[in-house]
Order: sequence, then C-alpha cells, then structure tokens
Amino acid sequence: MDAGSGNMSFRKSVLSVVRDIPHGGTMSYGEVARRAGFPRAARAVGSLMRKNFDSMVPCHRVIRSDGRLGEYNRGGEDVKRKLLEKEGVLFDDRGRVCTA
DNA sequence: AACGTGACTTACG
DNA sequence: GCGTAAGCCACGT
Repeated sequence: MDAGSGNMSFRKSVLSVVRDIPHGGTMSYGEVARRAGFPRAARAVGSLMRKNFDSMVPCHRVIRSDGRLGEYNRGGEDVKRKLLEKEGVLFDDRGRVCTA
C-alpha cells in the first residue's frame, strides 16, 4: 500500500489516506496519522490539512477523535458539518459525529 | 540548527 | 462534561 510510509513522505502518505476515505465516512486525525504510518502525528496531520487546498482530498471527512468536527479552511465547522450531513454521516444531539 | 506554531490527543481536577 | 496542562509531530522562519 502506498500508505505504508516506508519511503513515502509524511505529506504524500497522509494525503493518500485522506483521499481514500470513502464517501459518507469519517476518520479522526489520529486515525489518519496511524494509517499513514505516523501514529503520533495527529497534530501534524491537522497542520497539513490546513495548508492543503486540493479538492481531490476530502479533508472535511477528517474530524477530531472526540467526535467533534474541528476546523475547516473552507467555511468553518458549519460548512464542514453540512457537507458530512449531505454525505449521510449521522450526528448526535450535541452536534458530534455519531460513532456508534 | 533552534524556535515558534497549530484543522490534535490524552490525562487530571 | 468542561477547562487546563502536558505531550507529540511535521513545517516554515
């Protein structure tokens, strides 16, 4: 897998993982980092997403580990939530992604 | 090469 | 459940 991060740079590996998140699915920054081969780089993943403006990368599907959405450089949490709802992602009463 | 920064995470009170 | 603190990491200066 290209996400094996063996020789893959952090950036490429992470983008690849995020790009592979299925429609209607979500993944926490930590999960993305782990899957990319950098289990402790959740924070760096966020920094990378912040700089990434590639529409091929569904960064709106990357959320916080506690179920909150986190930020979004294309309109903030509101837009982010809207996009996810549109993709069929379920939310609980507190506006967090339903993980159950 | 050192420092500051930030779309994070976990632990503690 | 919430606020604060500390840990962790890659990146631009």
